[in-house]
Amino acid sequence: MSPRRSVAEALGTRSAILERGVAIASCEGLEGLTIGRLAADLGMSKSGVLGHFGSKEALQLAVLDRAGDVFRAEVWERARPAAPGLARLRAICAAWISYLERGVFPGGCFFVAAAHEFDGRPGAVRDSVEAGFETWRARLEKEARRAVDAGELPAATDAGQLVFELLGAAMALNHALQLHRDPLAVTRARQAMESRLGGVA
Amino acid sequence: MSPRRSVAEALGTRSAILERGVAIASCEGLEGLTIGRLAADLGMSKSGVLGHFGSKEALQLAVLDRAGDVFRAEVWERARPAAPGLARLRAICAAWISYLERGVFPGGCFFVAAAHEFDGRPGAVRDSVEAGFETWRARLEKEARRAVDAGELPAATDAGQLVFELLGAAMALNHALQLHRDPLAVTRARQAMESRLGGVA
DNA sequence: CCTACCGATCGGTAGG
DNA sequence: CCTACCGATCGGTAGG
Repeated sequence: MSPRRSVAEALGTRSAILERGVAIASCEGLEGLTIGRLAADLGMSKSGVLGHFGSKEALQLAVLDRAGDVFRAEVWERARPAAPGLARLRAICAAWISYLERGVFPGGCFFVAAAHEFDGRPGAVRDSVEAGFETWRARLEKEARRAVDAGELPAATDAGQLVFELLGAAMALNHALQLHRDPLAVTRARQAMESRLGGVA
Repeated sequence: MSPRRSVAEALGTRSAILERGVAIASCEGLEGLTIGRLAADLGMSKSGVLGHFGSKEALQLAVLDRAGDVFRAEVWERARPAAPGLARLRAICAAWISYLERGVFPGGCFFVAAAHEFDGRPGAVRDSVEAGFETWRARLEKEARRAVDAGELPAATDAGQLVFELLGAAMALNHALQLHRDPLAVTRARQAMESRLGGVA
């Protein structure tokens, strides 16, 4: 039990901190994620936790990055095997709904929560959340444009409008699941997305 | 400047606390609304503030009630003169978008923020937020059913589904305005709602 | 990675 | 409505 650990051990510890940090922040928010709570949960000292990041803001950014890895793996990577265009857009929507329905993050979508927590507070955390959303939005819009170009969606389709409405359905689903614990919302979200993507009701 | 004030003065003080509390909580969240901050802003002592409510939770509930009064006045009361059914539903949507666009609460929709902050924390605040949303949802659904019954919307319309999609559009608008400061989203939300209400694009 | 601190602030109480 | 407190906890630092 020497106080100095190897590089591999340090990386393992860092990873464990982030995993626990994502779980806590998902429920309590990124500001409610305190260094003391994290240390207590992991059986470490506060300074032992903080030493891996340097400041609370750096910890928040690292936790946000880790949550982004989870979202990408659960939604984007699951849909990537599908053919570009409408098929992939449908696969993304299915994986997105599943990600919310399964409660991958116990407190609901990590990024929607972080967006509401930080949208009024300038700083690096806010910038990171905004950039993450913009990347996601652009990725969806690209698939939508491909679908239009391939004739899979009407030529008059406004890709930006389509993505706005898909985002709205995902947000309404997240809200209904987290606040009202209403599983019927899954069907509503699916129908909202499908009616936008030209599926039959 | 006697320490004991009249009943009218005490009510005025309470009202001033709530007004300031709504402004702070809109940006910092209901948990970030601290008694010390409130006291400093108002030039009062902490115990002077707390005396009006008894506990922080009671303060949060009172602030939530006050915010509900604002929402009702800004959205529901503005739309109430319209005829029941589709006309009123359209008026509600217009007032709802305007409420978000004008930034009636500086931090965006108070209730969406409160929902995300408290959906994972059981208690009276969570219950109040949930009840408020359910009341609003039911009010919208009632107008939607009236519109269907009057033949203003297709007979096959699922009122619950319609309201789900209107809520999604409002949430996507709130998100785009607060996180991305994207005024184009106003047009997107209007179009999403209108296409649901049978308007021409 | 630890112990042992720091000043600031939290919600809340006692007593007037 | 005030002053004067309480114990707990916050983020962070010094030094090893």
